[in-house]
Amino acid sequence: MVRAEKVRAKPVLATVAALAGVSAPTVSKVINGRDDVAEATRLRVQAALTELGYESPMQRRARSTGPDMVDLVIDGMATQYSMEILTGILDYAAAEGVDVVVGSVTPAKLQTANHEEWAQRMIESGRKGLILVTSEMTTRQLDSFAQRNIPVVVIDPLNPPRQGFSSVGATNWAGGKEATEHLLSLGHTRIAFLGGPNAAECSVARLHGYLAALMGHGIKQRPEYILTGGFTKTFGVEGTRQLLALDEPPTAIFAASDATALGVLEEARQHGLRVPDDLSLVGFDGTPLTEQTLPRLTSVAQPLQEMGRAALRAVLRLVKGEELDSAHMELATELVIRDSTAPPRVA
Amino acid sequence: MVRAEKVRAKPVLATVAALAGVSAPTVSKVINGRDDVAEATRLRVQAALTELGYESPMQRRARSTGPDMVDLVIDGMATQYSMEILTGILDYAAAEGVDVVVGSVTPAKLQTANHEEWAQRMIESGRKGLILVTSEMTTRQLDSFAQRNIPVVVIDPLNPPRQGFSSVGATNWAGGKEATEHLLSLGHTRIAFLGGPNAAECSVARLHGYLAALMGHGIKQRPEYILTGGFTKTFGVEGTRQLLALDEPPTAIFAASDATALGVLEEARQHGLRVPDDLSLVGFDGTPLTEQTLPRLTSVAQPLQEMGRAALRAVLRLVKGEELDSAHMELATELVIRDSTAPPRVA
DNA sequence: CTGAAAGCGCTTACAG
DNA sequence: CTGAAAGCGCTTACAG
Repeated sequence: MVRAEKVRAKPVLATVAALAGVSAPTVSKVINGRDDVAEATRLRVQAALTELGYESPMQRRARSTGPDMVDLVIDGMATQYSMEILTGILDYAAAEGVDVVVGSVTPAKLQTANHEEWAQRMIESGRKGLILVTSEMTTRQLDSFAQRNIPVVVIDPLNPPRQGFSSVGATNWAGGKEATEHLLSLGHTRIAFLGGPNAAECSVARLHGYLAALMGHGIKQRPEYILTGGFTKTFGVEGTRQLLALDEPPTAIFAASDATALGVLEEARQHGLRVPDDLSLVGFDGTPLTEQTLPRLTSVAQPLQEMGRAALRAVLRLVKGEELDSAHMELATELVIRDSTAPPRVA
Repeated sequence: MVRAEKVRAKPVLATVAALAGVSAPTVSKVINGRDDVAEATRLRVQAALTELGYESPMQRRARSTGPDMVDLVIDGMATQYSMEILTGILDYAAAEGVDVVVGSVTPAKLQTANHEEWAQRMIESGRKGLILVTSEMTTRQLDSFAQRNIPVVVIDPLNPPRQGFSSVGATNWAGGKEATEHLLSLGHTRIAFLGGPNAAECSVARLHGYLAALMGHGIKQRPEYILTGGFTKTFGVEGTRQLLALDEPPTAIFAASDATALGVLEEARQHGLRVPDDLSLVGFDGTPLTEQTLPRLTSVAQPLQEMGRAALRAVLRLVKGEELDSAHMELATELVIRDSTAPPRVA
């Protein structure tokens, strides 16, 4: 005799009520936030709601009909870097018929935001996944999303890959190595590095690529040639000023972002140095900026649009309950040689 | 004796059924797209649904709870112009707790999209307003939104202001006039104009500002100095090539966008002309690009972020059922003098 | 194809 | 504070 294993039916109010040992009206009151419910009862009901994963008809409908929606929190909207990623995400979203909600939480508020509320609000609005760009959440914050089955994918995460979230990045180490090797192959030996924020994993990886290239060529690293500050133009200006004040200034600079390289270019000009004749310069990112400067900027291009697409694809797969081939994906960078690098002047 | 005027109650299935002369189950079938309903009946029911403005409980709930959401369709995401506007919209959206859905329809698809379906989908997802950036819809397309009470605000509309939609722009005529007067005051008389697409109202206004300035100084316009093509760098290159081939080339160029001005700069350099010594140049938009070129670009700044904010503010007011002070708003431009303009060489 | 009847799941009004 | 009872609005199953 076959015992029919009862399929776990979708929970309705009555199911929850039974589990919590109360009546349906009481559950209804808890759900609707009425205050005529004893605290102890409320807690028991809430436990039952969570355990059964109760969804109101509205929520179920929101989840099953209408277009898929994902949230996107993008850091520093105004940069070309962000724009490229955004373009990639929106292109793919349009093709897939997915809607992207941008800016419900600003990056500045990301740290202080109430992630429980945010996740809850996403559920209620039928939003199914979250993409973060160069932002980070604590494990505890991620839990708010994990508990509600909202997948999170981070593009260019600030922290090293960790359990519980997926990420998309570029081959930062290889890119940093390639940039530096290009300068070495031109004959430079005094090569400085202007890095991003210390906390940024991607910048650390670029630095180590730089160090690996130096080491591979038997060139000793000089601490005074390695400065970190941020991916900004301002830091490019300041860093360059500092480097040019050295007794033995570098003949080449590898800037960990194109924006920083722009600052280098400007400050070099202030000092009467011509790029690439007096100073070679390699940027990182490969934003349209590289074509707008004079000279045009040699830069390690990140496949930013592809990274955006890959992140959205990953979120959508996770939403459908599929597994990712790999939780952490690195897309290949490519050194694009333009006009800002040349052999060093013979000293 | 007071006759109670019956307040028009919110329509439920039964109300619609009564009006259509059918039963509630039949209305239910129509709403849910069942095919066991006679065509004539279906039409009668649909008419009743529209007339009463019936909303399902789900729709009502979606409309009344959760954050306000608006759709945003932005043309040419990758340009700095679009970015500035987007930043303004997102800043204000974050402050107001409004969510912005970007990219459910790409601009290319805007013309061919099924606006009925789109509007319906917006209603179903609880989206309440629509902002278009430099795009346009036909009156018939706008009707799809108007019928459903979805307000539409256009930023920098391609067509002149029209009944039925609201718009936010900049003082293009005044800006064009100011740019040209700046060049005139430096002593230029041979001033060319490189305009955007012919269809673009904002470019036409800039052209007429240019013409007004010339006329005000008693200078005759020369047809060969007036070229229109697009707001692109490519057109800046081509237009400049054409202008420099003239027997009497201009000593100054007013480009109707910064991107176009960038092309002018590049092509002038190809011809060995120095800016501003040999050729003065004024751009339009005031994007960050103006600070990145060498020389830095004198440009008529549009308050792009403010325009974004104003557009969202307008949509939200319309959503609340408030009146706008004016359906069409122009925010002030400002000529920012940088390094790309100087008196003409003495010929 | 249509609708009376039954049913579903949530909410409201109110007695205790 | 709780829940039996009534009610609401939509949907389903089925008789004609």
